[in-house]
Amino acid sequence: MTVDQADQGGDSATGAALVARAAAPSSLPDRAARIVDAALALFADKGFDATAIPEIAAAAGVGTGTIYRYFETKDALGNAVWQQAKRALMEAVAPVFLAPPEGAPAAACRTRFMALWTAVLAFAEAAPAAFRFLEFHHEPRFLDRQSLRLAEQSMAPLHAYIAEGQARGYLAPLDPEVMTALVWGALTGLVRHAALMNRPLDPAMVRDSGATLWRAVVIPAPAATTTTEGDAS
Amino acid sequence: MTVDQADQGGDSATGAALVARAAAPSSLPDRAARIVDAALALFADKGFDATAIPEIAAAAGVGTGTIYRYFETKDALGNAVWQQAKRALMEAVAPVFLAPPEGAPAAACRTRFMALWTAVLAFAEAAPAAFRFLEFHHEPRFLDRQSLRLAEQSMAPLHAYIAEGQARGYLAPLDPEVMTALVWGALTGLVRHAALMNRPLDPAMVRDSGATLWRAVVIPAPAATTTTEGDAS
DNA sequence: GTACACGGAATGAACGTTCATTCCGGAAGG
DNA sequence: CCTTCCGGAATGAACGTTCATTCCGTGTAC
Repeated sequence: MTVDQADQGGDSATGAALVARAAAPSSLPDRAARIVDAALALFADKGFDATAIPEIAAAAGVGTGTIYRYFETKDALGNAVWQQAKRALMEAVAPVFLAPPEGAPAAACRTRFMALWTAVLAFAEAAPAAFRFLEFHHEPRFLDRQSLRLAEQSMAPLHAYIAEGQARGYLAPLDPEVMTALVWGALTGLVRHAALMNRPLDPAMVRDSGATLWRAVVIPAPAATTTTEGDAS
Repeated sequence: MTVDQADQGGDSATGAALVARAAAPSSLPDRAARIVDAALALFADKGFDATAIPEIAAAAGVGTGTIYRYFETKDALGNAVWQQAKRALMEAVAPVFLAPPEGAPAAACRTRFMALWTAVLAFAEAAPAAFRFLEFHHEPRFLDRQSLRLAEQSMAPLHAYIAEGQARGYLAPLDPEVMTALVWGALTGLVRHAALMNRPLDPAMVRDSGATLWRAVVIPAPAATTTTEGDAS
């Protein structure tokens, strides 16, 4: 459903529509940014539907109408906020997959997993509103095509990592998407639990929980050996 | 806010307020039940805030005002729906913890874990709206004290299971609440992924993913070398 | 057996509120 | 001047909730 109204290249429509003009002489500490930040905080706290536009305007220190100079509609603002949060998360995680996997490949595979685990949890602590908003609205009804594409892209490196680890025989041979769903779900559950206790994430707990989930994804009996028991199924 | 209006024993206020009267001679297949069912479907599909009361009434085949004969307010209806869904989930899971753990205790521990995994996923497939609503609104702002108490109760058997498994040295010594958060999060992630692909949950995948997460929670090295994996099913 | 009147459940139009969105008077800059 | 942008009151739609009214099953009188 709603699969029509295709086309539309890539940039103008969705997010901050008219923003940059570029020339703005001196001030203008990007009102758009202030609006997005304020909206993020409120969306994360109360949810998208329960947040009123005038409320966002007040929090951003601008007039109600000003918001509509930068965002065509509330949904557009929602997408801009969602995309900024998602991109921030992707940037926080990206180094994990860019860094050269030094050391023995099997060890590097584990190192990468732990780095991913740590990076996501660090992000969740550094930008709790962003993480909470992304999880709170894991599949929000207002996401446009561009946001959905971004959502797919954000998972790509993870899938690639898992697929490679499986190809080399380091990771258990579960459907990569299922594996991702398990790991990401566990991560989310952990953050939610930490938020509920609202205490900062204990580094030891981060390490222990990461090690715990690593035991799930790593191949059980080291290496292939005989594969006698096989995987059944 | 809204932390006052304390007191109030346990029954009348929150849920279906006036419903039963008992005598209703012939028809009356519990309009309240029809309302709750319709509301559940809509809440699960579009979320609580995005669902209008007249919409629920139409879906339930009753007049708008009728809803207010059974539920004092929209929030009260939300709580009734949430509690019904939660109770259904608890009932679906309860047998796992009631059944006598036959066999060697180490094996029984694993059997229980797999039974839990399977039961939750079976529930998610049998009552997708209920599961989706519970996860969609994992910490909804409208939950009252009674609902929150129910939420705690629902996790109690799981914590107990983990604590006991750890005490006997079968399960990894992670904080039981953290362990629960990881497992439940993974479960949720899996269901969300399955819903996204909307295909029924492949039993083989249920088994494999359960086995995958079992490797996370079980104690890594030592344990009872004997009896090994002797599972059942 | 029929007629009638009673009472509570059901109804949906109507109410006041709140929301997303628009509009216009005026401030700021050249 | 003219242009550009801002603010916040104005607007119409939609919401949750209410209430005067309708409807129907039952009990009573005859």
